[in-house]
Amino acid sequence: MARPDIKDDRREQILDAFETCVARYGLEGATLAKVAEVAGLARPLIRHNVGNREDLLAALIERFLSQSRASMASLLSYLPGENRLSVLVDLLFDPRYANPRLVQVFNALSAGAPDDSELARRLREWLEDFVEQIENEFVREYPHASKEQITAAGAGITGIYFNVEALYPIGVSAQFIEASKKAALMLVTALGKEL
Amino acid sequence: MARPDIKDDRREQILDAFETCVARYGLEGATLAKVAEVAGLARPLIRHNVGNREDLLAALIERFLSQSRASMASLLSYLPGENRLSVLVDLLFDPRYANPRLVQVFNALSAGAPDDSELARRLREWLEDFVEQIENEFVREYPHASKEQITAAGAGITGIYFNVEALYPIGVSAQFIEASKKAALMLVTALGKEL
DNA sequence: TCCAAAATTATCAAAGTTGACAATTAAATG
DNA sequence: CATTTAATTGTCAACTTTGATAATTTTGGA
Repeated sequence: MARPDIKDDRREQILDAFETCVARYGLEGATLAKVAEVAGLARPLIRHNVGNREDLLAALIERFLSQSRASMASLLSYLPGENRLSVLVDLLFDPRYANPRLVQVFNALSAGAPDDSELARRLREWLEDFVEQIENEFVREYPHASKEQITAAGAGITGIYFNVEALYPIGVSAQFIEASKKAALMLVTALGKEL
Repeated sequence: MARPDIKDDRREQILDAFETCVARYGLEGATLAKVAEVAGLARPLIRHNVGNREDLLAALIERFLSQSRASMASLLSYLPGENRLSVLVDLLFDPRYANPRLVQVFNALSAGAPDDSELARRLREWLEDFVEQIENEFVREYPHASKEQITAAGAGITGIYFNVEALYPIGVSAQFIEASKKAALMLVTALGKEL
């Protein structure tokens, strides 16, 4: 006997806008007015649905961590039984599936990490998880490769991938993306040749 | 017959502080009050020595581009006659010579690039220059490698390096840096083996 | 239709940020 | 030691951002 409760939807809508603003203007540059404008809502609705600035940031961090973990898991679930690594590289570097906001939000949060040790810890943990999933794929495909090679290849592909996503805002060329993808594949084949 | 003119020194001092703040708080988050505090100066001195916010940003961009180009040139000048690539990788990934502010400022400027096509163009150009210098080293050491392999290795090492620098604020582990360096070396040796 | 619960809007004070300029102080030189 | 030039400090108004709360409107169900 009341008006329908849409707080959950509104909340997502607002956090989407906040993410966009953080990616574009940085943590401190993402004002509530801009967030409201991007979300297409009046500013007081932010407060009504999520809370004050502090609440908003906490919600963003939680959502970012869980959402990006879920999207990585879903990506891995699409890999076939064979040639998983080359398919993974194909997907990671395919501009159609690019999700630059993810790495940009990560970078924006990272910038503030020196002043927030708890945030720093969680971001390190997130990064470790990401790298570990890639390493697992290497272990699965090249079970005889040394641990040293596995961690090197994991860190390498992660770095090349993050860098490409971080460069999207400047309009990085398709050639550079293609070259980055080739480099990632070179790391994959390098491990194959060591057998 | 006057008080000594120290504008040039003050200017550098202020731009240093601005760079630090941009790296830490983003472009929009770097307020003049924070810059003044980091520089250890009163806020009006920013205006006196550099100008208003717009002037400050323009000066930062100019200085960033020229300074980083110079530091890359100086780095290359230290390379020996032989084994230049492995020494280059050693230097790029040596935590003692790390300069995370560079990549962080680059990322902060990048974030705003979608709204400033001229800035975007200049950042792309800067990136191309950087990658090209690395490619030149590959050409010098592996003259018979294909162009495709050269560009892949150049993009790969650049990406791995930028990523490591970008991760410093979260306190990335020495192991990850070491693994990244190994990945960069894998790209170098991969080209050697294709001969 | 009328009520209750929730969304939405209006509005305000407090704090922070920027731009600008006047007033003051400091130092080198004749 | 006086003069001149530049650094430094003080101060203000305009604007932006945030936090908070009261008032209003909307919607579904009794």
